[in-house]
Amino acid sequence: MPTIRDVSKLAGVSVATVSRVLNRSGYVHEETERKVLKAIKELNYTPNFVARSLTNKKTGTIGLMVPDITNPFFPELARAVEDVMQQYGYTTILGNSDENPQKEKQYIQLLKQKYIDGVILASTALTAEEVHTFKVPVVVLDRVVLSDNIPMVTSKNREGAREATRFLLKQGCRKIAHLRGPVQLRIADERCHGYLDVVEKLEWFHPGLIVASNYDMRQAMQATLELLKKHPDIDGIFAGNDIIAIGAMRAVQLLGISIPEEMAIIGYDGITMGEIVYPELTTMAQPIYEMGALAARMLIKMIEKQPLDTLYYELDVQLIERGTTRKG
Amino acid sequence: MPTIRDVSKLAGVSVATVSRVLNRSGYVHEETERKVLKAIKELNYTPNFVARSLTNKKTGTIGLMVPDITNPFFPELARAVEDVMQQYGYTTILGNSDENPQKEKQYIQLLKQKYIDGVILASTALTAEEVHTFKVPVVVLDRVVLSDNIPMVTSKNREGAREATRFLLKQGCRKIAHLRGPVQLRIADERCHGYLDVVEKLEWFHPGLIVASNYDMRQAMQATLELLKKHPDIDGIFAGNDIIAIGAMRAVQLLGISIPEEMAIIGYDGITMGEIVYPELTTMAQPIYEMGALAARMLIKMIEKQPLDTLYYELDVQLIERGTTRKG
DNA sequence: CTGTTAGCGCATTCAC
DNA sequence: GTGAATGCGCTAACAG
Repeated sequence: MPTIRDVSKLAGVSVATVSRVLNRSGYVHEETERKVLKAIKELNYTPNFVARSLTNKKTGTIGLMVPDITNPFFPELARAVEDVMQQYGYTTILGNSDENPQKEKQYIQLLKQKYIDGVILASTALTAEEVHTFKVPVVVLDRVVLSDNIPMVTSKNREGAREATRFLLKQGCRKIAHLRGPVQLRIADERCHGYLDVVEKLEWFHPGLIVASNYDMRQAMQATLELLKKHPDIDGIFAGNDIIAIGAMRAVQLLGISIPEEMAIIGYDGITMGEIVYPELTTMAQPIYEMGALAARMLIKMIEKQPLDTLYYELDVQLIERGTTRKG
Repeated sequence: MPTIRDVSKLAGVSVATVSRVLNRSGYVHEETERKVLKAIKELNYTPNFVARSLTNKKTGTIGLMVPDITNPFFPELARAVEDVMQQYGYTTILGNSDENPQKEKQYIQLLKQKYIDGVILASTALTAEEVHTFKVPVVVLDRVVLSDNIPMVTSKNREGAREATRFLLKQGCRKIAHLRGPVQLRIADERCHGYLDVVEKLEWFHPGLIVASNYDMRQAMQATLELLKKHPDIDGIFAGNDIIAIGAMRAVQLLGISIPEEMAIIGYDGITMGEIVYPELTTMAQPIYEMGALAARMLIKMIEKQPLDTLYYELDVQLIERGTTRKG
């Protein structure tokens, strides 16, 4: 691999000049520039980013932490982040945290040693203090602890949950359960609150209609089975996300209950899998790609010290009516 | 961030000594080591990988190129690669190529400038020469051009395809179509050959029973619709992968044909989505995670100049009988 | 406009 | 055993 020095020799100029044309910094005579460019092409020179990073303190690399890329919500998110990053000349390192704060912190420590320029956290619940100790630009995505001064993009979880629940009501459901996500997750809480906002004061409501499950199909299926055993008269389920909803569908079908005639189900997220199941899943769709892209753009702005319009984006969700609910 | 120099001062030794204890290279008095370690802890020092990389010419970072992380086959692969890499202290950069050789080459060029240690290509069809010009350790995964001297891991595509087709035959299918993957893809060719091996000489066979589709559900659905219009007597479909199989299922169900009674369908890959559809998809499963993990381990060996047992791994596939085929 | 020089943080000879 | 000095490849003053 040729170095800047090789180029400077071949072009008969100093390394500084070569550096100048490389970075378009400072003036350089047109003729000189041509010589340099020629030498560069001749040697097939390409600058060494590592050396550059050592002075710059910037690597053009960011980290993306997800709980598990295998969870269908995250590939689309990752895709969005990577697309934007690539577009701006950044490169993105992928990390799976398994919702393990310890693992996550270690990972970020490692990334810092590598002079990462910033991190997008789409993962577990680190506290605001912990995030601040990173001393690296961070954008927090979706499922993370709230804090006033950490940039974040999320969607209108509570509002969306209300809308989803109301929709079930409008469909004629007379007893709606909520299969919520893991207890310590903020977004799961918010969605649960949204559900409560709508049903809390209805006569049939009672706390036993709320059951927590991990974002795991099998587990959701189990939870649903137990729930329906206790409350056979449930005729509507608002699931904390699409995976849970699909698990619930499975359980319901297993029991020979017909969807949507005897049981309406609505999910949350809008992942592709919802279009794969039969009937297709009605869901409150988050703009997953946009959320990822937005987070990426925010991070880039922070890295490049541009001002942020807002620290906190809360995107709209959208009801997608499909087969698991009756026609309105 | 403290530097090695800060540590050396605090410990009252030279940077060389600190470097020695850091890398366990060369002798250093026990007492001295203690002092250094103490200083390191006191300052909370952690070595700067960028600086280290500049001398080492190693970054502890590898690239993983996939066509599209959004395609359900790749998250599991990516997960495997990342798991192993993390385990060995490497960090992995994710890139989506969109099957675009141009984009892929540019990406790899970029990664080289960043002193990437190696690359896992789970992507498009670069030629062996192109891969060689990278001058970086490369392991090629699954869907790539064959070459004698490029390490590769794949599965027994042809054999698996044969087995799948035979299975359909054994089920009593009397006219089996093959919805193959894109024409330029080697794995699609291999699977197609496997199919041909079994049916070519049967009286009912005829080339019109082979139709190509992208690995895209909608497109596969369209293709299936057209295919069945021309050949309504098809009663078995061997799909080039699970996505195609699911698309085919959709088409078949749309036509009111019952699965598996009137039409048996078998996919290939063993992605999770196959368990989500109804009926659940019978498929020839590849050991996706193992393939990724194996590729990762191979790459690490190459990077660390350890000898490779074999350049070419061809893993076994496994028939998973589920609902889209009749009970044997 | 262009060249010289001094780091960036660390590993590595080569002396002592 | 340990330290001083050199270089990895590049950028950024600072002089001309």
